Amino acid sequence: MSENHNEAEHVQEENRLIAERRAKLSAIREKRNAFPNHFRREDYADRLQAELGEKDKEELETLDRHASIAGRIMAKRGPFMVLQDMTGRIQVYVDKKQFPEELADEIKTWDIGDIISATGPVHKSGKGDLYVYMKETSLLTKSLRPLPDKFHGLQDQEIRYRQRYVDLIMNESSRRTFSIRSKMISSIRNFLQQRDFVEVETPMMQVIPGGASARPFVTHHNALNMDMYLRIAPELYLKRLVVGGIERVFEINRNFRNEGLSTRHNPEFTMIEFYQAYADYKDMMDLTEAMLRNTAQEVLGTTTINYQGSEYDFAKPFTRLSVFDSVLQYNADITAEQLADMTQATAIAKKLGVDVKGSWGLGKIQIEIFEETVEHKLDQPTFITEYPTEVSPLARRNDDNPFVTDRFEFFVGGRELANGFSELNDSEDQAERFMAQVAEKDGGDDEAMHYDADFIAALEYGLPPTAGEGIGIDRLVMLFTDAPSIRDVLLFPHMRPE
RNA sequence: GGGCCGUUAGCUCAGUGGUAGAGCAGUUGGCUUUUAACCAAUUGGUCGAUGGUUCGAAUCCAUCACGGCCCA
Repeated sequence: MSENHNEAEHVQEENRLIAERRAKLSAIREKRNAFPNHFRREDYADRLQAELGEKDKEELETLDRHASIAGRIMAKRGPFMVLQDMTGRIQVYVDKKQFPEELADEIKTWDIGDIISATGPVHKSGKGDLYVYMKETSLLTKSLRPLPDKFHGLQDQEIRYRQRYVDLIMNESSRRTFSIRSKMISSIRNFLQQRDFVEVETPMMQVIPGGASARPFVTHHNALNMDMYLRIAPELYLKRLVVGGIERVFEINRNFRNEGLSTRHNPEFTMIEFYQAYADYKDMMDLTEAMLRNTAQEVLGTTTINYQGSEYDFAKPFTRLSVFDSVLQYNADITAEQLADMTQATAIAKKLGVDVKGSWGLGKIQIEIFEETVEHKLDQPTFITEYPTEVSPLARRNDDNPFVTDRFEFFVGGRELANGFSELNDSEDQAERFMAQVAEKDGGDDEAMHYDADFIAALEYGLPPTAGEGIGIDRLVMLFTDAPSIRDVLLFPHMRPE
């Protein structure tokens, strides 16, 4: 009994700061519409700074430039309030004596976090900061919850992810990250559109999840009474579109993979995939270099990327190295003969701690050795080429060496950012590769691919010689914004329920 | 899945076994061209949860939850 009483009391205590603001809101409700939507702003903080920031005090007073702004109160300093809008911050000067008594009294109740309008001439303070000398003002939205510490901002990582809106209000660096993300996607989109690529949207819900090796999320369609899968990649649909004659095509959208979470993995993540007919994987590498260089220059104004203390030069041509050669280069104790021999390569993999399965061929074992000993060391931008056919079920075999495919992956800072290849457009070869994947699946590999008969049918109509590529947008944004975790570049990263 | 670290007021953080603290925010008053505004007073806490050790636990131990970093 007394416990319940204490708990109720506590809930009330917890909401004390909110209750005070709620009372202020009630008082306003009694006088007028507390949530007016009549005000139309004409100016933004940063544009006023750009337009007027260089002018001196006297010039501004002569100019008598009137501005009308709106934003959230972020600080109160004597007769000044700092307003923040989507572009930045600017001060307003409040001389309560010039307002009617009722308004002056109300202004006293305005809190940090409230959203107000302000109109008046732009002046400059003794220390050289612009401010709007408030002639008219109105509370537009009362904020009921107190904001975090105005100086330290919001530090708690968990709250920054769970309540991103508070993070965005408080932390300029967070706003910057998502602004860069938006600009990067625009830049990439423009880059491709200028080269005649057509943007499309293909199914997120698929009956056969294809285009990658990963476990899918399963959902259920009630009316059709059938399971469906959230897509793990758009690849097979985009290639169908190339068959259909959209010879340059791309999609920027979400993929879903039912895997663990880490600083580099979120269950849903954004990929761009693009396909170009009458091109091969070397053209894709060239295109990637040009695109990344262009994006860096457009978005960051430089082709030198600083990431977690390392510097990456996107201006010079990226290193190109085969899987096989890279393993030799990064492992002085492994010889070409050993790596090319099934028995010896298996022994090397086992020594590295790889759980070698009986069904694996030499190609899979070489890739395991590559991933164990090379991948994380590929610091400067590097294309790794000639991936074994065994691990590349959708890529075209190399004309001279059918053991490998005309494929590459792209690495920066030890992380895979992109994967591209000349597409397998031989429908009979593709059908055989699907069969091999199905055998893997039956053998217990739940990441192996399904047989997609309609995709084979599409290839039988004829896919022109084509190359395609996927780039992980989130990881690219991490690189460009110096973010250590994928959660920092996702507005609403996946979190366990509290 | 494993290891390490964290969780104390709305926020940022102190507090290593003996009456739970500071700054900011809030409240009241003062000041009113400030720059983390200032001055004075003041409110505010199931110390993540549960169990244990102890005369006594925010503090020591165990388990769990959530998060961070590293590894797989």
